[in-house]
Amino acid sequence: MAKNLVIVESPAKAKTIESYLGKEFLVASSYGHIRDLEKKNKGIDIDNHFRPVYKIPEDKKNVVKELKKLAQKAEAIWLATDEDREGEAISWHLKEALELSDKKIKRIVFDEITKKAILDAIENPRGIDYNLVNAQQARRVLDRLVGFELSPILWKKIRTKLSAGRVQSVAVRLIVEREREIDAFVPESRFKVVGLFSFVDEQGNEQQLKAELARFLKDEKEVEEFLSKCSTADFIVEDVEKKPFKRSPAAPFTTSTLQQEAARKLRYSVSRTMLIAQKLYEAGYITYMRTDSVNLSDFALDAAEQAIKNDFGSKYHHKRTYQTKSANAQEAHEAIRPTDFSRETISASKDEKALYELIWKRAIASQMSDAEIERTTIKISAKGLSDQFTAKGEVILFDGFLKVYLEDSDEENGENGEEGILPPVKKGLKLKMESITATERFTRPPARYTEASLVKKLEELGIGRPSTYAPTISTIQKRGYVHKEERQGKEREYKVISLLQNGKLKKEIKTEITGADKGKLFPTDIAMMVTDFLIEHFPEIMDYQFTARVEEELDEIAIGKLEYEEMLKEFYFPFHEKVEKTGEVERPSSERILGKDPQTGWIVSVRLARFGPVAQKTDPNNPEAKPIYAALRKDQKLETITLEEALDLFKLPRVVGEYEGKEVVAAIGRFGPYIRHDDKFVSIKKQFDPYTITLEEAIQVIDAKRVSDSEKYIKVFDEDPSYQILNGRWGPYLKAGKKNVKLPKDREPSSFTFEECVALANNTEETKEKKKGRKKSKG
DNA sequence: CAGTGAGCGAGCTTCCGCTTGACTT
Repeated sequence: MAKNLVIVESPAKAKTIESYLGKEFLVASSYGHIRDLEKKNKGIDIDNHFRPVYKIPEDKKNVVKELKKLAQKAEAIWLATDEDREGEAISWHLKEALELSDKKIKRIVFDEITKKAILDAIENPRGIDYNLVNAQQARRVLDRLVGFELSPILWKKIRTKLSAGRVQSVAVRLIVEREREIDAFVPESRFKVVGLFSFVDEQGNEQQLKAELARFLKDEKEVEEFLSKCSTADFIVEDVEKKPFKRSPAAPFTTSTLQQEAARKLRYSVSRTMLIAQKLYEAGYITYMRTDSVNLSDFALDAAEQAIKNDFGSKYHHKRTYQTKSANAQEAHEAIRPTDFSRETISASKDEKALYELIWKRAIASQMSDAEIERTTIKISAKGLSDQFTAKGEVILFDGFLKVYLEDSDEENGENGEEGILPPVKKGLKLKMESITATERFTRPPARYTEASLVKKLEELGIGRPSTYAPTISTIQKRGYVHKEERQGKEREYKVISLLQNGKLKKEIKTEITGADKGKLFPTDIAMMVTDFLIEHFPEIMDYQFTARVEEELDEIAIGKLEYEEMLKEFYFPFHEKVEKTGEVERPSSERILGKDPQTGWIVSVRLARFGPVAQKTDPNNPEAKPIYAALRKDQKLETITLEEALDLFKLPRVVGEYEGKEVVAAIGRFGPYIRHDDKFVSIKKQFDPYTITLEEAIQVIDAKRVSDSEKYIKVFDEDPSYQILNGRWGPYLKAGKKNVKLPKDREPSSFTFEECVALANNTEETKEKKKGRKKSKG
């Protein structure tokens, strides 16, 4: 039995470290925290100096049991958890839960997993830093107090099962406020002017030059005046300016930047990125993926240098160290990087390979030379014109890091751009005007958050940690505060006015799609209500700076300048008083009266009902009468819906006519617009509008559905009618009870016998859906 | 899967941050 037991947080790390240490050392893992506050009484004895009451969670009992067994046999226990607040606390919890004596434990830390770093750490053990542990406990207790006192108020005042917390409530607030900015945004139109010029170069070839007017023109009148001046103007090249500049690579990945780039370049959700990164980490391809540090170890710097010199030559190498920008970074790990820089790619699943290559490129590029670029600016003017046209071009003189990697940006760049190579021109060159086009452009509202841009924002504000970004995003969706959605845009007209070579003006009206959005985070009505409610009663907790202020105090606890109890007392008692007071206020009402139905005089209002947002019509002269209800559509909000839009909702369900003696009804359901006839439903998602669909169209749709239904059944077995061969969206398949089974492709689907189908069904695993359901019902 | 919308008011829900797993019949 080994004399020494080393305990780290992650099992993958344990494996690596064990290979560096001799036979005298056994390395085990705690799998993160091993104790947590108990649930009852908030897990805090408030009257007794805010003493935390800890408990070993059910799923950690085995881990603790095993560690205890190992610890009893070892002479020394090396607590090698991460070098940050949480890591220090885990060490302390281990000491407590495993009942280790001070004599037996040695606390060690290392911020990179190399043999040298670990042997150095073993040489320099220390004791547990209790100030740091207290800072962690204060953090934990404060979060529990906020979460477990605020959430019940929401259950009481708004809706059961809601939640509030230091991190999630601010995340929701960001999304709510952004949505309101978008609602309040009034687009302004102005005209962007682009001129197309031509000239004959020294070789006698005709060349073209596109240039943009330096400013926007404000309206049609100004455009016409400007273009009429242009029609008689002589354009010349006023100036040619060449300016070299350098571009530097981005720092290697942290959790947050990895999530952003994987979303932009690979379209991964934040949780998918983390799942794949976890696999890469466990396979030993990359360093730890939950980190806020941009730092690379000396080992990594050397390895990157080697790889760059081998692959690209030494002029592509430039050693760089990066400084973290986020104020409360704990930097317990390195940046995310490949463990072996000479491994450019890996053979693994498509997803893992793509993410690995992204990490490799980013880390390699971070140690490469600047790119050298020359920017050319050509200014074009004419006598009598006060404005100039400008053409911009870029030429890469030395690619440097651009050879492997360029960071994407979040900007939704529509029309700016095309900065390519410009034709060779000299100052004073006369240009022929081919056309000048003024296109109406509208200012755009701020962009909705994506998962990744929300993570970026949270990180900037210092809210949340690398290990919680992905879970926070899924929590606010699970609670029904936020939806990831795709929105169809609306058509909008815009004007294009062109001056042609012959001096004539051409006016056109074109249409574009505006407001379409994909994969963005939309707040729900309940999110808006909850956010308003919390801001009204708990402004300090909803403040974007709240976490930053808490962090300052935690830092003071960590250096022994502030007492744990002192900090919690100062926070808790005023907070709790507000909680009590808020318990007495009236439930906030979500009702908005929109006006009167002009036909009946009934009052039209909207509110949040049990099953979601609803519009209702009530008879003011007969308050006893049952109101008429209509659910709001997904793209409508309580706070922005108009009377007209609400009145439209009552037009559905709409009787379109009669077919085969039965009513044909059009409506919008959970899965979009549909037609109902003879108790059968047909989706009319994209082709038709339920408000306008005619009886003829509806009959067409119904008949088409009948044809496809009749083709749906290839074979139903008499032996057991729950066994069916069906024609599905992806071709023929076997339906055996609730189980769907793929059929071998090499045979005619109708040729399968009942016995063959039973065998196929029994050989196939349950579908994911069912597994999930079983798990759920168990818990 | 195409609906509902109130009321008895049991007993439950909820936080953040650290880490991966997944019994057997």
